Amino acid sequence: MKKYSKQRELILNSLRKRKDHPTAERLYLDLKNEMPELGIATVYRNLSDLCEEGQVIRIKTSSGPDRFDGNTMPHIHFECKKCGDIVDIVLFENEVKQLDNDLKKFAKQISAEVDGSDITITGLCKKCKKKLR
Amino acid sequence: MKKYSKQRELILNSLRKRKDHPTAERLYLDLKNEMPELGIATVYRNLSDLCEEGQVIRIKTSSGPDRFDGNTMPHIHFECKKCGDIVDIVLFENEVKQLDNDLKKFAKQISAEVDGSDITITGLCKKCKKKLR
DNA sequence: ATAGTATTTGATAATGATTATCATTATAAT
DNA sequence: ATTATAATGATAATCATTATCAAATACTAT
Repeated sequence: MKKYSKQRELILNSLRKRKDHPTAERLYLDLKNEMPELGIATVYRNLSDLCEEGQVIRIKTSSGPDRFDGNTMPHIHFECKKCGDIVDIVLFENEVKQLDNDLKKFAKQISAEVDGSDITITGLCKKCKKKLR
Repeated sequence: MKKYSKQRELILNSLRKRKDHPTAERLYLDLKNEMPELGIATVYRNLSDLCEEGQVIRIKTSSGPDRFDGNTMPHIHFECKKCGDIVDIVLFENEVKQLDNDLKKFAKQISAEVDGSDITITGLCKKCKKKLR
């Protein structure tokens, strides 16, 4: 049976508040200020659990450790190839619907049952675009 | 200056021929039959190089090591949550175009310059769907 | 072909991220 | 309050990948 823990609550709340996508270690370092007795294993453990429950999203990056996202609204990600930054792109309901429809249609090809998707756009973010000129 | 090596050629050709998406280790073990002197570092090294050149695609999986894909035609992936299998979903030209358009439109929100995308559909594959009943 | 050089290889050590272990502590049920 | 169960934190262990480096190989200019 699942038990409450203030560590898990802290991790989830903090992730919901922030709009970046920290690594487990980044989150650990930041939270250690609020709760000095926090251990890094606890952070990894709870992040994994929260991901399984669907309360947190694990983002695989092209290089470097996983990032975590407390935003569970339907959205997609942009990853900058230059600076590695990951940004949310929020979709309108009709966009989500259209995208879901398309993906389901594609999945018919292989007779699979779709239950989710993971879309990442790559390129240059606003900042890095400017720096290049 | 880039030099030819029979190891790299073997790796690339083998990846082009197979339609699965092997891990570096799987590929290494398989190729070791054809070329017993092959070293695993050579496989990792060449796979990374080929990915940078755009001749091979690195697929991040939700758990487990990276998979590699020699198919550079525009396509998306399906990952089965049950068995972990990854399958290609090939798109028609018009589907690719529509998808690209949509993604570019989304990216405008954050003023980013798009140069690629990575789409994975998750769910149950044909086989696992059957097993469940 | 030959010598010279630059790159690649294979073996293995090192690293980085994540998970496993386990004694202690906190939460929940009786 | 007692007991049972799950979570924690410290740290060891694991897994995938990258770095190192001497030896082998590919290319270039003679």
